[in-house]
Amino acid sequence: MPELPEVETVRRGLAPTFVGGRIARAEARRPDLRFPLPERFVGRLTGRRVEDLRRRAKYLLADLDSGETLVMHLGMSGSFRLERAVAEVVDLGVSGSATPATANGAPDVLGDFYYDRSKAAAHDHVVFHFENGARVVYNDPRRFGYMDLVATSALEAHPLFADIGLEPLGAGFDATALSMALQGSRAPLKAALLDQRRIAGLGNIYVCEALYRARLSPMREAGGLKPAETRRLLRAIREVLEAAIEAGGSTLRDHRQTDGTLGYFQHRFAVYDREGVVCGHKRCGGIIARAVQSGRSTFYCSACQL
DNA sequence: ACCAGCTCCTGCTTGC
DNA sequence: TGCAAGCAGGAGCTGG
Repeated sequence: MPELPEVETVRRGLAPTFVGGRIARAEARRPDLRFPLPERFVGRLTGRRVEDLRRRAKYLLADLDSGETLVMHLGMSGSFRLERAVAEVVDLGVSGSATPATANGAPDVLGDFYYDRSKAAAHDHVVFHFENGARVVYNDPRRFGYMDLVATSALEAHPLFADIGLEPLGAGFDATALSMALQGSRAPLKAALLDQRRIAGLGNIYVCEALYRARLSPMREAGGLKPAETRRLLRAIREVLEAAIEAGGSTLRDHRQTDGTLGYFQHRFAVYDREGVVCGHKRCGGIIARAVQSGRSTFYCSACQL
């Protein structure tokens, strides 16, 4: 699900556990996600303290005290689940089982705690066991996500980041930078904004929402915006991302809570997945349409997005 | 160089 | 109700 606001929501949810925490043990339950996990993945994580948890575009970056950074991308369907160690008596109540057990039947004991396995799910691929008893589980049904370990000092030069575009909530994201990023592109605006080498962090949902908010047609030639239109787009991108973060993202589970509470921004979509609905802009009265651009759905109002 | 389309994977929704 | 096709928030790769 994750576009920038969801990844930022995840970062905020995980930060209290990650930052300053020490990974007592890590589990890789399969050798690969989208790509193979790096060599000695588990060994390089074991015993490491997490110094910081950052976000760059849609990537989560956990800086380790070993000088390496754990790079995590959630792909289309990745999510983290934060589990707290629960005392045995509580676990018994939740699981209804006399002996808390792992999926393979062996007791799952760490320190003085058992874990509530009632939330254990298929597609739990990577697990971080923290020294304080917290556990962070990475789940990803479609397995489009990936993880890598990269020397922190070499992060910028890493192929994943070498060509990455503007950070839309960063200080450098101004009208000049946006104009430069789109300059010369003959691609439709929609496609150009999805291109992570130009602007990094927007996905299909927030591109649709930002273009609606900016009253710009997704079919416009990206390099052909007038200065006032560029400024409108800039403001729209910022506003929609900030509002979404404020709402805890869209649809994505809120990892600060263990009850699966959802983000709320999906209730505020103006166009995304709203084909046929009457446009809410002033007295526009247009109908939200769906089109396909580079193989993906675009939602927009042809009456007021020009 | 740039761009559109295909592809990886699983699961949910839709339409017959 | 059942089943299969179609579609999904990402993005690397291929080929035009």
